[in-house]
Amino acid sequence: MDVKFKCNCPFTSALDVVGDKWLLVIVKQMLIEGKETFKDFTEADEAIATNILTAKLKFLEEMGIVIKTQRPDNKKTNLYLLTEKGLALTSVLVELAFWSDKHLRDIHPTIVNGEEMELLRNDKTTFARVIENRYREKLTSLF
Amino acid sequence: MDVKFKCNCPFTSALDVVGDKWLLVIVKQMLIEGKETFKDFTEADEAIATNILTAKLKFLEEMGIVIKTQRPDNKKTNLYLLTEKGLALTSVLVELAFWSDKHLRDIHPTIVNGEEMELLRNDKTTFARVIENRYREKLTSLF
DNA sequence: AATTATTGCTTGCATATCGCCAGCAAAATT
DNA sequence: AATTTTGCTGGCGATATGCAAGCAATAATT
Repeated sequence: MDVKFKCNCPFTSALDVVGDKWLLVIVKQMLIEGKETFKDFTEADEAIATNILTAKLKFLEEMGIVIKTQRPDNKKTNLYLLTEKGLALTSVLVELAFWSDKHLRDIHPTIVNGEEMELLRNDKTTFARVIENRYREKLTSLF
Repeated sequence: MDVKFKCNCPFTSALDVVGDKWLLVIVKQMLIEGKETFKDFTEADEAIATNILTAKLKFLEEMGIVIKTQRPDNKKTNLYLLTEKGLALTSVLVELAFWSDKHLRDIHPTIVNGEEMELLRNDKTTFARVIENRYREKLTSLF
């Protein structure tokens, strides 16, 4: 379960790690929807099979994108949280959403389109910072 | 060979299209390395099996990310070129490279690190614009 | 004009990954 | 003590990937 880098290209090296059907979806669920337990992920809109979820979470942990912890009071429920390395993927996700907004609506008209999307359209950088800060606050309030 | 959107999320909808092992690699080869013919792709550092390449190019064409043309003077060699929709993925790729530069060097020290990376580190937006313009110029000079 | 090389594929088959489903142990709740 | 919840594991079929061979059409070479 480790990475094989195809070459020394910085573009594709990222894809060697994160260019997978599920990894960025999981990161997005953590970052945007606040999902943090195994259960949370299985209940998401984009439902992942549990065996794959296990494998992907383990991989994300190995890569240092996610850390696995527990709540201070609960010995069973594991918490999966983004590290700085994981949080740094925010900009990638924001660019993906920006692209969807602009280029996918013709073939997928029901993509959500609310206030948040308005902010994203107007200022990607601020949008990314807001999301990152919200996650960081959540982290500090957890412990 | 068409897309199934898992939900209405703008983040994951992009991944439904482009969150695949190869698609962004191909786009990057076109954008950064100027690859444009079937042969070009088969000779890349990140070599794709020809059957998969065929399938992926067809998909990118169906998605309107790439157009398939021919050189005015050559009836055999096909040209695969990025559309505006494809060019708009530049920012995503740039963010991926930025992330690699910052977070992947510890596990993959041989990632290229030259002048271009310096520019990328200093100003992502300019870097993206430079790449996009270079590609646009190439397009106009082609026809 | 005939021969050879190149390009852009397709096909067959092996292997790897994905995805559904059932089940299960440990902890937590009732 | 019994039940539920959480976090997983394993089996098995379906889909995707990867390697190799082959092949027709065009282009280049002789």
